[in-house]
Amino acid sequence: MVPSDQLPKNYEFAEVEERWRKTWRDEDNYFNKNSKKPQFVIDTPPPYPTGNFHIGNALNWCYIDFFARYKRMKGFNVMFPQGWDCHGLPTEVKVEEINKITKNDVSREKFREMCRDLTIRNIEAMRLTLRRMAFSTDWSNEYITMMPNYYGKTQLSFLRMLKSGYIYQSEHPVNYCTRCETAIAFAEVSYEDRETTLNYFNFDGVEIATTRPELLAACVAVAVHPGDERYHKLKGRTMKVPLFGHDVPVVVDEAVDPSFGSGAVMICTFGDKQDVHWWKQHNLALRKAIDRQGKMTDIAGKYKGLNTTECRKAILADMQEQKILNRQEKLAQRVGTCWRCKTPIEILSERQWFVKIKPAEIQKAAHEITWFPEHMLLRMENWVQQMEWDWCISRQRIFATPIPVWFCNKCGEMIVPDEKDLPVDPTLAQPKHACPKCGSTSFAGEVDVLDTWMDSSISVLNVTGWDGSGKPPYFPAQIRPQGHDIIRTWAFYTILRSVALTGGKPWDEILVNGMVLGEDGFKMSKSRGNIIVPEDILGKYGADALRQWGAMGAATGSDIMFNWNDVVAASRFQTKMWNIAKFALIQFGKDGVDEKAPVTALADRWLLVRLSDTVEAVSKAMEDYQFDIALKAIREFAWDVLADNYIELVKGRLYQTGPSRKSACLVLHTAFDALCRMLAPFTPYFAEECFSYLKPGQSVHKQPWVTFTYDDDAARKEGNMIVQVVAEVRKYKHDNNMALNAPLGKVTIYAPHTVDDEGDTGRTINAEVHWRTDVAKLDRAITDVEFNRSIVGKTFRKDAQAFMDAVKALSPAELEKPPKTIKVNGAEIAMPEGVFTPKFSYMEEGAKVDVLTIGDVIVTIAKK
RNA sequence: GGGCUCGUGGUCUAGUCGGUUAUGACGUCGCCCUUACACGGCGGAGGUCGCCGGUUCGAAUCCGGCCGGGCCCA
Repeated sequence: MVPSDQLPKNYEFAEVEERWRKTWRDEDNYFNKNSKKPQFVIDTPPPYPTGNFHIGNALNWCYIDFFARYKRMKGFNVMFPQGWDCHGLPTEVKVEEINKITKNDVSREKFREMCRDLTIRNIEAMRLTLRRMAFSTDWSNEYITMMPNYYGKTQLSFLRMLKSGYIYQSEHPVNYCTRCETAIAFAEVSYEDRETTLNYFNFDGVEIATTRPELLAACVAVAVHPGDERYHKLKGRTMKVPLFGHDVPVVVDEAVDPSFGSGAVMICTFGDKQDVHWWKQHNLALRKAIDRQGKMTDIAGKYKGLNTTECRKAILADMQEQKILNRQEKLAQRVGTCWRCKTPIEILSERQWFVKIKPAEIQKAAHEITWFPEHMLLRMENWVQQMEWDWCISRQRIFATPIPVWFCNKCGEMIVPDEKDLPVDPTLAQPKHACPKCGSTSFAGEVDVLDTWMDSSISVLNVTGWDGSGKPPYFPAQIRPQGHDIIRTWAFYTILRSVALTGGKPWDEILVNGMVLGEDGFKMSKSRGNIIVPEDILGKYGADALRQWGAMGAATGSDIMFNWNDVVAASRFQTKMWNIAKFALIQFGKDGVDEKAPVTALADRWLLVRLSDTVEAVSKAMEDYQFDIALKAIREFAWDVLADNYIELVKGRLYQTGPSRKSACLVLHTAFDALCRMLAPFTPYFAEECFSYLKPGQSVHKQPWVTFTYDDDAARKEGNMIVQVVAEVRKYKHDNNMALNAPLGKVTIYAPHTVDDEGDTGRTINAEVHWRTDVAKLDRAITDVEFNRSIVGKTFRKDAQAFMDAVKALSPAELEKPPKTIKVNGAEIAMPEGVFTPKFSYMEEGAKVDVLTIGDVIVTIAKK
């Protein structure tokens, strides 16, 4: 115990947080590989190292740290690793920007080095924020996906899946960004509303409407709806493509919308995803009119070399000239664009690498995982059900994990490296053996690299110790925390890869957090100017306040609007708690705490009951990841129950001496200790600071979670009663324009049975209080009846109203002593216990007394 | 266009497998500087729980429709 005069008057978060940050040691958070405790391994999201740890990340990490700290206190061997998902286009773009180069100006290796340097600098900046936020990261299990020991595992996983047939290469339509010159996955396509022109033109005698005339050279069929009378005569015919002159078949398909345009559609390879469907379904020819740079190819004839926009203009002009362009109308459409550079994507047929998607096994694993909140599983189910294409994993970029294969220059055979030689960059290294098929020693390394999701989708395998041999030692992880925006990407790919590589689900549980919206309710974005950065909040109110906002801002899983008010309220709660701490420590400082003191006073037993309830509620909420409910229960107990009710009740007793003072001190001590522990996961700095005064030299973060239980129904009931009596008397004083501490004279409390409050009530309301169990000698009249509607409804159902009317019709004597039965709608029905309480009003007689009624308790006040 | 989700006093929010007077915070109004705290205490005002219909003795809660916001996707 620390003398109370050493406690600063105010809680200075900045000083306290910095001091503890410097005191705490990383080793305390390390996962212990030799521990006998049950493991709790967290598959932490590896953020993209932009250099800024944003507030959405902060929310996600708050949740992680809440349960990581809680689980440690509950006796788990916790691994809270930190990863960094480095590869990707944004860094390539940034490096080009910073150095004013394009990636083709330097060698691939030099460019990668520049990307790595930038990434390392960004990671260092983000680590600082993580530390300020007091996240209990296990830095011994940090991983960086661009480092050889990690991307070697990515390559190993590639080879394993290649061997087991999950990975194949094939010519296939893929989404392609002609600016970035790379294939991209569906998850990387964003959509924008644009206005385009719908062009009606004469196609060999039939009017066709198209938004993409530049694809005319790639036209491979004309499609009509089977039920469309207008085009019956076309069935089985071939038609001549205008301007280009090649013949294409007419196909009939239900998917054609007869009401759109002219009802006849030209199918091109490929204008959109629907074209791909039709192309597959009707076994159509492939005509590539656009190349990887977005330029027209040979088959475009005189339009060769133009880009798509130029080509469109030229073709429309030629149509005009040949008088086959009938008319044009404006059309609003949503166009798929590259999520990074916003260039409209093309669907090109290219040789690419694919991962096979097996919906059934993914569904099965997804269902073996417990989802918080439950409904997030639906998003995964819907996504898996509608998967149509396999996952294209090859990218034509530089800063990424190389695809570890070569091709024999002589016979084309694919050569893979030995697993022990990983990692490898096939553009720099050569195979160690000659071609097994033709004996050649001349090879070409694959220049395509892997989709970044190939790195991050093995984060769980990495942290659970996967080395390619069987099931990893700590697999599956216990939990995956992540946002709902990446259920269809990161969660999906991780499940897929875990099943493919280990046969099992990656995690026992997944906890999905919502998005953080700006104060205006919209997603934070630069253009809206509603971005709040964590550093702002840390500087103004500190990490603990920000963490409380994360817990209380919204129910787990819901989107959460950032709100300065909540941060301010959090910081005020700390101030209040600090004052509670000061008060408690002053009391303990007077003559210590006797841990063996008997706890007998009513208020003391009442507080222990309320504490027990709180511990139970908070523990339950923590188990269910309901942080808002947990922290709310803690705040309510500390502020409302402990400070405003309990301390007010026992203050007078604490200022005296004697055994009942010891009892109050012990109870205060028990409550304060429990509060420190329950707050530890939420406000680690604050809880540590308080606990350091309570138990110098000990860390709250090494204490076990609170298990305190206390059962005393009488104390709960009677304690609630005296709290209510005090509240009613305060209201009475207020209504009579008296100060709350003004002396009140003689107060008599008529209770149904004896209550011994050891004088707490009298000292609290500053009155001479007499407890009595006899009936108050007052004239009284029943003026109203109060029903317990949950009993009325359940018992009488349809007859509820009739019953209540019948009761109201009873005589005053009957209301006071209810009859055993009552006639409702002609039937005699037993009167349920406690179904109503009469409301009395009192007449004064002789002595001047005011009367308060609180349930079955009557309080009379004789003012001085 | 589809899936999911949300709509509760001025603002944000709890409650949503039906049940007494709808939770809390901020703001607002009144009183009180009572030896932990005025970043406090006590009390008050303020809500047709998005709209319409249905089920029920009883609906913020269940069902249907509509309107509006958000996220993800086509």
